[in-house]
Amino acid sequence: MDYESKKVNYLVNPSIEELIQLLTNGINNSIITLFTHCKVYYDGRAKSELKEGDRVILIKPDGSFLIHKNEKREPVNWQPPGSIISWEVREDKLVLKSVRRKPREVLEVELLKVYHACAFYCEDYEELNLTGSEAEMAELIFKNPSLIEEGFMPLYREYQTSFGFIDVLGKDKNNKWVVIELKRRRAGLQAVSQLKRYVECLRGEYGRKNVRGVLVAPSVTSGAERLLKEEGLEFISLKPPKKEKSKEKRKQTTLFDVIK
Amino acid sequence: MDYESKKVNYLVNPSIEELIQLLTNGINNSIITLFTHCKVYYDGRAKSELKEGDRVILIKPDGSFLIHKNEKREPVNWQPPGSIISWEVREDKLVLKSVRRKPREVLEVELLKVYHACAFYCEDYEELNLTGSEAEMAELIFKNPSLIEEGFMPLYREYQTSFGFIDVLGKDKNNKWVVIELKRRRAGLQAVSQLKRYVECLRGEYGRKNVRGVLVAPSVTSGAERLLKEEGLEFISLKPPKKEKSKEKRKQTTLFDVIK
DNA sequence: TGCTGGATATCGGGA
DNA sequence: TCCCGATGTCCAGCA
Repeated sequence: MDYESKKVNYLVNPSIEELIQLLTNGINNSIITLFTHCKVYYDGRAKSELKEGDRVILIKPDGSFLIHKNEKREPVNWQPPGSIISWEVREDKLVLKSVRRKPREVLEVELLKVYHACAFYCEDYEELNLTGSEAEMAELIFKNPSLIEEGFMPLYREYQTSFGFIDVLGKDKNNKWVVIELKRRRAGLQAVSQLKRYVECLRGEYGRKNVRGVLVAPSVTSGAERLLKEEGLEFISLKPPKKEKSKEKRKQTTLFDVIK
Repeated sequence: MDYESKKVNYLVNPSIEELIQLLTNGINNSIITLFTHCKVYYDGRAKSELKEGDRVILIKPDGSFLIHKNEKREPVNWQPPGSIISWEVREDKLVLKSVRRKPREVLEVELLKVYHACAFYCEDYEELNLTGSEAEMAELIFKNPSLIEEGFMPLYREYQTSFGFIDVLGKDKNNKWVVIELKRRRAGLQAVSQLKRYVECLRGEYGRKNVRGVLVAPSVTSGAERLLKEEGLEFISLKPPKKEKSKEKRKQTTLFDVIK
């Protein structure tokens, strides 16, 4: 097999020796994909066992190790980037091991059968360009403070308190402090608790009457709304903005542009 | 290609027609894996663009759609289970689309080049067997209440209040309510805020002096410790237990058993 | 379906 | 390194 020049090297029903050769050549520079019948053991922060079945295994050059079942978005077992992979032959079967140092976690995969194996020399120089984040909500508020209310003046971003960082801290037209907690999606009880923690922190310093707390999100859950009212906190509806990015690159209208 | 009998069907540098045949035959019963050079567009809860590069695409029978770069555990773009896939040819390139209904989200992948494509008929009848969860900490406490303190009596599990569910609610030897918030790992500010929310809820009903709040976790962060003290809440150190499961199935000692 | 909180969460940023 | 909170979080359980 010509490991030097091809984008993808693959093996069909490989022997252990062939598999080891593929792994040895590809592990640090390629995404390895195995279509296998296997068993999986994990021990670390938790501990798990998965009896035999067909799964797809992905091993990335950065040490990421994913084992996927035939359903769900999440891998059934995994190791994060930085894990160290190794293998050994045990009872005529190849066993893959991936070890994470801190916290110490070990993943073992017993390969009962490998139907197909690929090494993909995966070159990628582009980063994801994403818009619609909470950070962009904060930018929007600083550019357009009246979205909160007339006379609002944003002063700090990520303002540090003893008990965490306030997303946006400012003053209203009456010179009262306004603590703003941002959520890019429907906000729940947790968001209100977080806001309350910051508000209490500032009220301890400046007095109860001089500090307002405002939750800013597209909407709130019923429970969150009750807790806000109970605590004398406020809510303002605002959706995260989606910037137009590199529009000129799009060559024609797609389904994509039709979404409201 | 014999789609009926093989575990894995694959194509090397396939034509669009071959790819469509593979997708048509495999989409509802196999995990499809594509090794591609592609561009990705997403619009939904947020919006993103990923310019061209090599990636691995996994499409599962349940509609899960994952696009993986050569690093990180997380897919760079994805759709969750239940999404509907379709494809079209646009400017001599195959374009995959995956649509989620609620919330409405659209993913588009422009396949500039497919190096290798696989359809894996993935049969799996086993579920993950995991131990060391927070739920098992609760079980442990109910079985052995003295782990909290002498005379502690656990009464409710997931006790519902107006503002969320209390992990464990019980009484101490002096007949005071004890609200327990469990964390399977080192607990931070959020855990304390959560505990505080429940404690305040019960104190409103039974009086301040009659309700204690206890955070139970392997350890706490420095900030969490300060907030606990400030609020008159307590901490007890406890690690999630790891059950012994199906030990008899293990045939010999592995590296695995050596981990402390 | 909405609400709530766990997760082997992962990930990035800041001190 | 620890700490902290966002995430297109995903996901299960329950009302």
